[in-house]
Amino acid sequence: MDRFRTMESFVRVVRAGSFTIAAGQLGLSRALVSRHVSELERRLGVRLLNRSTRSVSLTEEGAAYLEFCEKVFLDIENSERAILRTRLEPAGTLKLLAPKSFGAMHLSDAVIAFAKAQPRLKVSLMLENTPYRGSYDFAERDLDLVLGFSTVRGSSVQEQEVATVEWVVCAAPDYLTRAGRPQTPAELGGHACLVHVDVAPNDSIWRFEGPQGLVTVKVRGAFFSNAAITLRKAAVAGLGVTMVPRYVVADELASGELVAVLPRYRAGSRPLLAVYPQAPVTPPKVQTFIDFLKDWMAAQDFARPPRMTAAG
Amino acid sequence: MDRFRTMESFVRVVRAGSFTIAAGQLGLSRALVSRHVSELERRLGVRLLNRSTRSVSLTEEGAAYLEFCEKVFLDIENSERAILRTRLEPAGTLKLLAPKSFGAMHLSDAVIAFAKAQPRLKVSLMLENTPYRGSYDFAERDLDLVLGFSTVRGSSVQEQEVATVEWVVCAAPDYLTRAGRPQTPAELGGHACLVHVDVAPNDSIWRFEGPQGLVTVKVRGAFFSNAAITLRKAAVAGLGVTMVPRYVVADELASGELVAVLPRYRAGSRPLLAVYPQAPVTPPKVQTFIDFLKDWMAAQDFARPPRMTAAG
DNA sequence: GCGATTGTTGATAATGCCGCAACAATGGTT
DNA sequence: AACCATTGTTGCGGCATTATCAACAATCGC
Repeated sequence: MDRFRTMESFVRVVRAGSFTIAAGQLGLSRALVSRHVSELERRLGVRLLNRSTRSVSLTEEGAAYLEFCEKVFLDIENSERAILRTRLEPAGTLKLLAPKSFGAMHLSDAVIAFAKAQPRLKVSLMLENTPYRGSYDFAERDLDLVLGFSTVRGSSVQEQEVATVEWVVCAAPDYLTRAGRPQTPAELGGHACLVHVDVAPNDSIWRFEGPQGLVTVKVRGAFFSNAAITLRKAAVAGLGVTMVPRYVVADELASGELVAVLPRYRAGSRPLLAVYPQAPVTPPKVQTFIDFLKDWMAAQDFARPPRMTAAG
Repeated sequence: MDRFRTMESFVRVVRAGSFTIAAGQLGLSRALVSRHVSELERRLGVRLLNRSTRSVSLTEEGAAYLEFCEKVFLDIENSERAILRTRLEPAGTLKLLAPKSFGAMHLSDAVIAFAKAQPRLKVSLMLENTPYRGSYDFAERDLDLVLGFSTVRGSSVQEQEVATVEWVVCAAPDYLTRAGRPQTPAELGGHACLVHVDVAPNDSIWRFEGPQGLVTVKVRGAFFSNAAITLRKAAVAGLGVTMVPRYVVADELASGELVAVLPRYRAGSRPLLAVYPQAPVTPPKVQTFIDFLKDWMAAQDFARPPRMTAAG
């Protein structure tokens, strides 16, 4: 028998001073209220109420138990209210995981701004090179949200596109002076290209969206890496033309160490994904951060708003 | 759904780190444990656990709720243990009600001795002339035990005979000198008798247990009262022969103000009753006092052990 | 990759709860 | 003193929720 309900009935009987009135207030039959109190007394092995046909009063043990019941109800009230509040507004700690390079270069600024905007929310930003392995990260590493560019196998997680991160084709002025400045994607075929690959070296297709629509070119790789920073160094050293996320070379483009080419063509882009555990309701701290990050990314020059996503 | 059980399941899952193990420990099916946690999450509107097929971990809200659950369980543990203890040993306050004359004269000594023997038990002894009206006394006046000589109508109370209180026939020496000293009950017919009545004056039958067995005599009342103390005063004043509880005239018999007559006959006696609310188990503080009082009464010269009673 | 294990979800069977109504008790009233 | 109204309790039937089994989706180790 549900002990919370029996306790509720007991408290109500004491307050009302009558089984009948208590039953009316609880919307139950007298019979059930009587059974509830009896059950409680049976469990405790002690008579809680002295009953007569005219009045009901507490025994000494009943008074002690009443106090206990009210304490429990108060605790429940407080605790559940506290938890319910987290359902409506961000609370607690937001634990993030992101790729090291992207996180270090720009995401950290966004996170810091977010932490400033939400002073009551604690934020943890972990940066790793291989941020996301599987959905068990959330359970084992106690994470709320993983940011990254790779989509996931499993489906017990939800993902939202936060922004479309622009890529840019660029090279060192020195190199361009030597090898010439390509004017169309097709001309890249004759250049030394520094290729970003996910896993292993292979020939790569570079995609462009230009005035005449989508253009693809098969580039000849001169240097391969899965680390954009390495490609940047190689480009700065004059090894060739590279296509990397714009955020990776933002500083170099500003300082002139690198120069963007093919400005009329939009280079390939990849969606920045926010991945979080599947749940009936997304915790507000997570959704709030995603919304914040979307806005923040929209203000950056290396990103565009995400394409239409499934999740609103 | 029983919230205690869902909380129990939740706590067990967290401790075990697995639904399967928790279900095994609880003796339930995995399915049910899963439903319990789901129900809890539905009620709170928050995800409490991050689950993957390999591990289960708490969310931030889950950690808070776990703490709450453990607090509640600890409270229950303590509170129920405290109450269970009162089921085994006397505790709290024993609230007594007794007839004024009997209580003032002798019962108070017994109660004081009891309070001394049970230093952890508080005792309240209320003395009234009409001690017991009905079972509702227990509810309305918050009593544990009523002592008295009158049996009760209702049956929602239990009663035990504590002792058989001896009555004694006595008179003032002065009176006996004047009117003669009766040698047999029959001779009382010619005496002025001071008759104890319950309600209204009426002729009275006095019963004796003598060498030849039960003897009854219809006495001629010269003075009636329902208060034994009044009869005592009348007897001391020499108005006649009275039959009252021996405890009422114990001092006068000792001092010689009154003299017992018919010493070879045992005068009528009345059982001293202990009345207390009907309950599956008699509270130990009540039973302990009754037992104590039985022993104490057995040592008094005005009482005999009770006749065999229904209640052991 | 396959396979074993884990958590979740449908459908069925059963336990237990709930309300109605009769009952016992009791206190007020005439 | 006897009736009556009201209260708390209890037996029984209907029914809802619960618990289990089985199948499923998912995921990590080998």
